[in-house]
Amino acid sequence: MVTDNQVQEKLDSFKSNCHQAGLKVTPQRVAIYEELIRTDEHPSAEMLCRKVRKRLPNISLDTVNRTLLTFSEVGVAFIVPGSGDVRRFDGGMSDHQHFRCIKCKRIIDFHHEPFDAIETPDEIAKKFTILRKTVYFEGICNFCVEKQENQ
Amino acid sequence: MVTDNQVQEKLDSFKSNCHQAGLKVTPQRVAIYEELIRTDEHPSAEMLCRKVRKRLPNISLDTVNRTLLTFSEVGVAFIVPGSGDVRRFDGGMSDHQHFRCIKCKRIIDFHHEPFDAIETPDEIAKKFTILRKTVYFEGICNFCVEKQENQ
DNA sequence: CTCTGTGCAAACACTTTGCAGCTAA
DNA sequence: TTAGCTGCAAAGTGTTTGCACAGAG
Repeated sequence: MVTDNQVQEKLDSFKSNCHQAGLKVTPQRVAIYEELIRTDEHPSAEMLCRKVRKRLPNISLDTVNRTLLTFSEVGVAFIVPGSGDVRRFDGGMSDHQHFRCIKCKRIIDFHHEPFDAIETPDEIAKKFTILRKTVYFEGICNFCVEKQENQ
Repeated sequence: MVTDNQVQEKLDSFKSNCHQAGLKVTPQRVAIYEELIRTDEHPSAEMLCRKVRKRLPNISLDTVNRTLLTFSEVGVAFIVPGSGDVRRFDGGMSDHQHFRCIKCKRIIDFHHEPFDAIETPDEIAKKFTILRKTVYFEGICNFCVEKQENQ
């Protein structure tokens, strides 16, 4: 779970990130960011929009969409590597990895400590500024395996 | 590069995979599969459709789309983990990892041997049948960093 | 012969764009 | 004050669905 302290801390660094990137700190952006880091599902723009509307009832889906895209461009939030469905975002609050079932398409989070600290190969570090490293597994989940066997 | 021998081999196992999964081996499916494993870009359905049409001029984009989705459901092909743009596929011919630039959105392949053999944590192996393991990096590419500095 | 696969066209859903008014700095 | 942001509506784009015919098993 995310504590209020953590949120406050993140929010502060978010604001300075915005300044650095030349982005204005608007109530919408703050609200979107806060909702994003308070949840640990990986919400789509629409899911997040619903949450944010509790605070800012008039915010439009487009704003949420655009804002999230902007966030991901300056490295404030991330797009969850997915498989071409709706885009899902995450605020990078917790290290974890994703498993995707190719049958039911569910994304299941898991956490395997060693994967948190994958080192960046030198050849890569030389060429790119790495902001995020993820491990992504794919396969068939327990539930779908059973379904298969029952056929 | 992929040799004809490799293709032939893959094609054979493809056919038996199809039988196992109860899929018919149609000329379209064979053509789509072959084009998929012969390329090392990660084609979208449309890109692949263009290639396949050189052989089967009347194939429809829908068929390519549906076929690729079917392939990915039986583990014959894979959807490249991406960020919510067009879906891209790959035939799993070569081990490699992806780097995505959050600015220009280019996907850049790289290959770092140790990442090919990431071990599956026990807790995961117990619950899921893993078909594929990928490492995914995100950040800013050399080109975009320069652009930023010039501003 | 049967049942799955294919092609076509229409329906969808999510995204993106353009613009006028608004607001943080 | 003014550059950047927001909200709305319309346009795009890729994806999905339904159906009749064709073809693999």
